[in-house]
Amino acid sequence: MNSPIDLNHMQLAAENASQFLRSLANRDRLILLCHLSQGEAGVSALEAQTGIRQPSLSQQLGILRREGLITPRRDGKQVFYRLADPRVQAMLLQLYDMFCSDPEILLDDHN
Amino acid sequence: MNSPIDLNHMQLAAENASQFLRSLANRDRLILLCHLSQGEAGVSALEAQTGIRQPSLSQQLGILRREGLITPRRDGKQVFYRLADPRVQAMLLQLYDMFCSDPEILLDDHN
DNA sequence: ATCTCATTATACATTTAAATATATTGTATA
DNA sequence: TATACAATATATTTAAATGTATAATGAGAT
Repeated sequence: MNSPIDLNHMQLAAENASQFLRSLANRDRLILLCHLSQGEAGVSALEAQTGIRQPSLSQQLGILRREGLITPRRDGKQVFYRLADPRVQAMLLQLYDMFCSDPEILLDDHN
Repeated sequence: MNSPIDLNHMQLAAENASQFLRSLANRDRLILLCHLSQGEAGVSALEAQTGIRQPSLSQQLGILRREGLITPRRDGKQVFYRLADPRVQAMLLQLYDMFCSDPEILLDDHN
């Protein structure tokens, strides 16, 4: 191990992983993904449930869509989204354990 | 559910989680954390192993330290770091499964 | 104590990317 | 065409990354 090949391999994996993490590393996108983890949802429903305003909502959905994390389905005027990458589910479960299950940890502000 | 309290609760959790993810969402920081997941390591060893140059390395270590993800130990001129947040281990394991185990997924570039 | 070197951290300037708000455009239905 | 719904464009602000220079800290020598 620690050959140049391994280093390159690791750097490539780290690059992919960090890009994936960046897609999730935003409050609004995380909230949207949480809602979608409950099943398919329409844009206007997401707008109502999250309070995120339409243009902003659509931008975040666009980011998630371009990253391949969600996928749209059109039905007339409406567009419905659902999760498209199983890694998202796994990550959301992990994050739920870490940040949502124990209320004390919500106050954990180390600044 | 879906009361204002739940929304606030979710927003707070999402804010905390997204901050945590942002700390990880960087190639170099991820590589450093991977090395540290194998055990304590000195700064100069990390520099040699990763190829990250000193000022940059120290800045990334500083970010991880201020976020509470790693903690330093001084021994003479040298400084050794180790993981300080169990959530990092859990996340690294997950990311390893997702991005390092199956070589095919490394080529998964959806652009 | 001061000088010097090795090691690590911080400051600063610059570039690049992400977030946010407002306005506009596209697409489908009536 | 008019209206509802969603996406994109644009401008602005804010944050992150990157590179270069400088400073702090500790150990050994003089």
